[in-house]
Amino acid sequence: MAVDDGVREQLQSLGSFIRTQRKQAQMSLRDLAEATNVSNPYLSQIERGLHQPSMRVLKSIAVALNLSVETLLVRSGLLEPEDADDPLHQPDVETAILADERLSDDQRASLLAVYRSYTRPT
Amino acid sequence: MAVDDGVREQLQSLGSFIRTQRKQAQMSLRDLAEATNVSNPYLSQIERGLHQPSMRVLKSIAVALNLSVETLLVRSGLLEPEDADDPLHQPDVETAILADERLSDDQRASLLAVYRSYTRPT
DNA sequence: CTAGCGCGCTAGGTTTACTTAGCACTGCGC
DNA sequence: GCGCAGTGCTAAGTAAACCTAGCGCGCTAG
Repeated sequence: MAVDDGVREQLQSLGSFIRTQRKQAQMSLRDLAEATNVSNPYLSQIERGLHQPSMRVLKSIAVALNLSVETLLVRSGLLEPEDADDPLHQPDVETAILADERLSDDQRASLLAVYRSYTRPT
Repeated sequence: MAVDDGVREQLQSLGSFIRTQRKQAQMSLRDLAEATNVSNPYLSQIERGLHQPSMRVLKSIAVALNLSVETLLVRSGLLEPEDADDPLHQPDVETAILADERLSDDQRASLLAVYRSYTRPT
């Protein structure tokens, strides 16, 4: 089926994203396994894109890693990024940085600089 | 687990919702089966709340019935109806970075690292 | 050096999503 | 009455999600 064409790719994308987030949170596979009630070998396989996790697993991963379920759904190709029916939930990095009271002006400036260098290359 | 208590209920809700939508679209189970590439007995079971469909199936049902995927996700209990008044869900920098599709995983990681070094000094 | 711990991963089994074949019922034409 | 087409559903099997047990590596300590 033509529909399945990009699925493996999406799984890979989802997996590496989860792995990055897990490492960012300083968690081992076993830590995440305990937090999600999912076995660590299976999490390993998900992160390597070998399996398509169920909604139940996807949600518990999202909760454990403090990220929105939508983000994972977009990554897994279920949800389109452009879903505009929830405008409040369409966070803008620059706005968020500017609004963050914990940052000094200098810190804000350098964060924005880094962000812009990523998103507006060359 | 206490978390699973409402799951059957949600499945029931999801199922009857799908059934209603299908009948409204004047489709038989076999019609929907053909449109979704899912077998009609399995669709029958989903509509009666006997199974938790995978993301793949859920999406193809949504497409076939001209529904938004989110609607089905809410029905299945994966997504919250709205998070505007959710105090925990403050649109902060980390969330915005995580959701930014233009960033690679590596870029996300280093941006987060910088941000965290600012907001959580040793 | 080696005993131990924590890490990610493999192997093999269980559970659950999902399919194929076919049954029972209803309504319509003959 | 007799098909027969169309409906939803059951039964039994296959495929895939998911778990348990355990291996092998890199570390740090004794």
